[in-house]
Amino acid sequence: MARPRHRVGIKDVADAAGVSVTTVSHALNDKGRLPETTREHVRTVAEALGYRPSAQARNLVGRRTGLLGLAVAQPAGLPFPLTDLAYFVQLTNAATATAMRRGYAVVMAPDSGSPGIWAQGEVDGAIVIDPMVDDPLVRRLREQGGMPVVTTGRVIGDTDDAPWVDNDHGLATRSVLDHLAEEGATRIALVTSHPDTSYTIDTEAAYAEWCADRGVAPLICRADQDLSPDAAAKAAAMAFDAHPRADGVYATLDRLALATMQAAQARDLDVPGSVLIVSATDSEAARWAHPSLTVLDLDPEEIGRRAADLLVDLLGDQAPAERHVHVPSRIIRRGSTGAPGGAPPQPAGPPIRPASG
Amino acid sequence: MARPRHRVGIKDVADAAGVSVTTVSHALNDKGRLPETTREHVRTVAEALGYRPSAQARNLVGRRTGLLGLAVAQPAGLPFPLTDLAYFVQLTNAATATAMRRGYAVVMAPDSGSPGIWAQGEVDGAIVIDPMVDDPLVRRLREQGGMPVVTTGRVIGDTDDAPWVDNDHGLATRSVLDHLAEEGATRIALVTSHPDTSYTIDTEAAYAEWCADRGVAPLICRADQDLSPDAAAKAAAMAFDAHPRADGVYATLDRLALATMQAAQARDLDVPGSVLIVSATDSEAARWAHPSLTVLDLDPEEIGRRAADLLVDLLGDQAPAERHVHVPSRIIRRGSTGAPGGAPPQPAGPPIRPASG
DNA sequence: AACCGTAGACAAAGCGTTTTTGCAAGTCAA
DNA sequence: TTGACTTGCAAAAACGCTTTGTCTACGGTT
Repeated sequence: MARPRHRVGIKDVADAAGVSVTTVSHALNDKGRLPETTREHVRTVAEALGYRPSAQARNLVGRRTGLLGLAVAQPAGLPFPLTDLAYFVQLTNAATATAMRRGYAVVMAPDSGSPGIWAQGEVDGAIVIDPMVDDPLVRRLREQGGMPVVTTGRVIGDTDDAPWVDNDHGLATRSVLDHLAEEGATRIALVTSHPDTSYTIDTEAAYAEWCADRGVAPLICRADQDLSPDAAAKAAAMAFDAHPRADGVYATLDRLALATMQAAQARDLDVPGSVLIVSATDSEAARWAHPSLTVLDLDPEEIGRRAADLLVDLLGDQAPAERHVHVPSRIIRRGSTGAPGGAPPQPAGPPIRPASG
Repeated sequence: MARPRHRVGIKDVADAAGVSVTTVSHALNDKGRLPETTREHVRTVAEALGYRPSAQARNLVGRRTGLLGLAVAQPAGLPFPLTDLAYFVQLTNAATATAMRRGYAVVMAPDSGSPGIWAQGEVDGAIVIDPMVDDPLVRRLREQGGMPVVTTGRVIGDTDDAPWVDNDHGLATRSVLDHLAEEGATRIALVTSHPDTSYTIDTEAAYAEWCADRGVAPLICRADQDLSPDAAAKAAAMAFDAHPRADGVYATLDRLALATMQAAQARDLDVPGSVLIVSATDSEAARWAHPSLTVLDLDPEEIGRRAADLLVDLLGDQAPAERHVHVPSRIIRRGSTGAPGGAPPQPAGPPIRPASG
């Protein structure tokens, strides 16, 4: 067992197994024509030696890099767009773990404008989180970089076959609105940001439809682009200053929900007594709010896993089963819609499972 | 300019420049014996062709992977330890950009326990964020992985020459306490978590010393390990239920500061009227709190940059100038210590610059 | 008996770099 | 002049794998 200092390579395995390197390579990769006995023997020896193929060499010959880029679409000029970074980290970690299991490493790649790691051939593919309408980064990667790009959230304006992983925000929205109605809200407002991502667009559409179905007037309050506290406060104010004051609010971002809560409390409206509030995104701030915010759990880990799987499938030989993946979300009931306790240990609602995939 | 489909390689450059690949390699890497004219010529041609060396091939011969691992030390079993993920993302993005500029890619690598990407030779080095006392991950990486590891925050119990990047939390603590005192606080409590990272330890020590210097009794309130809202609330309560009630609180985590604020308000103590509060970490929740929290800006971007630089230096031939880097922090004054406005556009205090490094 | 097809294995040719070695031609001191 | 260095460059050998082509048996067909 006194292996020399250098990493055990394919040659060491070949020697130990009494075969050629070719045979080792074939055995380990299920290629070539070998009897099962030989394959098994090689596998055993390789295992015993703790052999790990060099990704460098493997990729060099395969003309790949083994790297997947991961970027957050940055609405130009805005501060950080993600509502809560737990979402981001969970998604990222899950994607990383999944990719690793399938032989790829994930590199974080801020879109610096300059080529950097996004240049031709630096990464094999990319995952872009929360792309905007006609997202320029996605377009650039696909056209100039010539690489497959999986988005989490759809790119509005893209062709139908563009691969994506997404929650079913239409379904989720209806489910949230039903929840609010069940808890007694009769005039439900939507507080949202500028509709420049698929999920805000889906949500607005589903909200409008839900209202139409019930013959009630929709009340959509949009915050300005910058999503500053001021802008959020202004949007929230609309809901309470409207002619028939809202007694339920669905906010598409935790910041907006928090602003709504502040606006309500500034008007001496009790939450959840007089106004129910739900946020479409969870966050630390949402949990610490007073009362804590009922939110949608978007299951970022599953999104990350599926996105990585989809991308790796796309890079492989055989096409993936489905280019579009819907990840179920669920409601987490907290104080802002009357759940007991300040910040209870997250009693989750039933999963909101889309009909298709 | 009608380059064929395949990436332009070193050979293409050599042909175009009328020299050998050796010369191209030497010219581009400042090696070998070449007159400046030749170097310049080769550089020009390479530039014109848009030549980018294959990291694969380069690393293959150099026995490197060109990858740096980045992990967050996870106190076993706890949920996500980072207070606000903006901190994490800023640090990560800065480290990634810096590493990229110096020829490395950064891969996020959750510590899954299994070897995974942390195995021998998968990454060239690692950055570990917020290591604990005697951090096992750091130890494992150094001993088994045999790779250089730079930590952000020190590993208590490590040898003196272990490389790290850190804020000077002693200095920062004194500065915060001075600020609280200036604003009128006379009995300042420290609300902190279990001292298992260098920054909590440094902060406690500096706090104790500051109190001793002034002949006042220290009041340290430690939350239980799990940092649940309950545990945080209990720790915060100590400050206000103590015999001489605190009129100033320095909390080492935004969660603790928020809990402290809730505890104060539950006791009808006005913030900042009767109690001043400062948090050692900034976060979205801190900005949205009511009043907004005065915090320490730890400059995570600079930390990320310096950590990446230090690690790459360590991997290079020449030793880095300094193995220990102190990054200046500064106080961001907000409502909880009497700054005007609910959530003003972050008027920053003067930088707290350590004497050394 | 000559022929063919095929299963099982291997040698060798890359993949795109860096690095080592070698070899002319030029420069300088003796 | 002549050897001893130096200078400017190139040929070739790695790096650790995958892939292609080839070679040997061997059983079954004509």
